[in-house]
Amino acid sequence: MLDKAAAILDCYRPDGGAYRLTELSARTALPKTTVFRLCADLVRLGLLEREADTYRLGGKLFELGSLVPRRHDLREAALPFLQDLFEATRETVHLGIREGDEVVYVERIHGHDVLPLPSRVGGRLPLTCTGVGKALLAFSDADFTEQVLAGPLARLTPHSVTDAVRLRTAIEQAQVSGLAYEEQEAAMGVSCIAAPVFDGQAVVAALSVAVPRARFRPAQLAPAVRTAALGLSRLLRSGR
Amino acid sequence: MLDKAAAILDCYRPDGGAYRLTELSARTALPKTTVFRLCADLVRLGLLEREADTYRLGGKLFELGSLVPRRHDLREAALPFLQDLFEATRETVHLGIREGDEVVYVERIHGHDVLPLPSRVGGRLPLTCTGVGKALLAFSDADFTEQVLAGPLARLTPHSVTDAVRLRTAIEQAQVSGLAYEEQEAAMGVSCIAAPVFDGQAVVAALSVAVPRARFRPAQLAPAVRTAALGLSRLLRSGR
DNA sequence: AAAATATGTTCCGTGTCACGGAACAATTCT
DNA sequence: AGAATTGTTCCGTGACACGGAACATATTTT
Repeated sequence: MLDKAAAILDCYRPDGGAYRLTELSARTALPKTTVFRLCADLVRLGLLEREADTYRLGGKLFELGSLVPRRHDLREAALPFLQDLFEATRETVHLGIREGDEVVYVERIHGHDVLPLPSRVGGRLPLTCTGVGKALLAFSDADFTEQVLAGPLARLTPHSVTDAVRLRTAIEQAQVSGLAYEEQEAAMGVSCIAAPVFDGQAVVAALSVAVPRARFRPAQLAPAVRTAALGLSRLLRSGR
Repeated sequence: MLDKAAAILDCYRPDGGAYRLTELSARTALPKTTVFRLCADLVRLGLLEREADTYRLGGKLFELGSLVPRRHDLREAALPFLQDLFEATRETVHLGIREGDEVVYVERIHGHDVLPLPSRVGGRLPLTCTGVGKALLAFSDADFTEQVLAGPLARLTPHSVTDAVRLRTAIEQAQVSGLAYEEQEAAMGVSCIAAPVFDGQAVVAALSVAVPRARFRPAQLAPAVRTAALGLSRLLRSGR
């Protein structure tokens, strides 16, 4: 029964849609009656909200979601550095962590011009075709990195690197320079530079700046990204 | 059974703690066996995470939480204006909406110096002793406002206004000026100035700047707050 | 060292309550 | 008017959630 309830919640996608009863029934492959009863319960618990025959995700989920430990602590610690980075570059700034073989974006801040990126706070993307992902990958366990390189490589755009050899080279460069690059691999027309964040032991996150390809100046962005990542790493290592 | 699962999730508080099985059993007043089974299910669904006999909130909740419609849309639209406001003031900036008779904070950005505020993203506070809350209250239905004024007024600090007459005066001033003030009513030593955000129909949110009392200069903050709120209101009214 | 207390975990018989088909009500399409 | 689709109520059946009792393991007390 929990499974069924979770299946209902899992129907919802980033487009922020509100589904009708029949729609949920179809998507979950559950009988209409069952969905009806479960939705009523979920609404009662605040996990769903109802408005005239449509169900949306409920405010309680937002509240619970903002309590999730690793995410919340990290965001709180990182925010000032992300602000610095944004102020220095005035471009879209990301903070992400690794979860399985994907990136989960914990924060994303931007100004008035919004890039058409697939990244979203709370969203997941392949490690291999995002700046943040590559930075995480380059500084993870060697075993894990090899495992990812061995598997099939995802593709978000025609420029996504799906050749393991080329990707390995890129990762080695990142390991040497401490910076990971990504050019139109996640979204056409957007390039990205990223740096890993450490807590003293291992890499715990990475942050990046995404820039329209036309005005991508790595030489100017690199110091800012590096500075932010080092600053955050130092904070995580010492204080708290 | 959903109720019991929800009760488990509801145990978790902002302090980001991880609870043990026995602790959860005590907090929920459910038999240990039941909690054990439910937690196993919740872990399987990603709603909880387990690490050596302790359970934390799971990453899935973060992902679901960031999909909740009103919150997510509003945050996305507001972020650039919050950035502007932060850059102009370099103080802690809030964005909140009304939910029942409380504020829910949707976003909070700050620099390296963190104020000891009770506000948290995803957290709830009384409408009556926060800047954002007062701004929301001042521009809500008159009926609702009266209803809140009639009820008992919450108190977060010794300075929280618990006298309905004084609060009504403050609200009327906010209605005239379009700005709401709060001085040490949410946290000692912190003052706050807030402005409502409209979507063309009604008030949908409010944003505020919180400042250590020592350097609180309303005359300089007011234009920045007002500008940000108006800019966001204009965007919500027209575009999307 | 033994006993006591605490932890998480497995087992399993009982009974509840989730289940979903069928029928109903209220719209909306044709 | 009829057909189709919506959300909703009803209710008999049976699966499975329930939780007490017993167990395993670690930690503390005597």
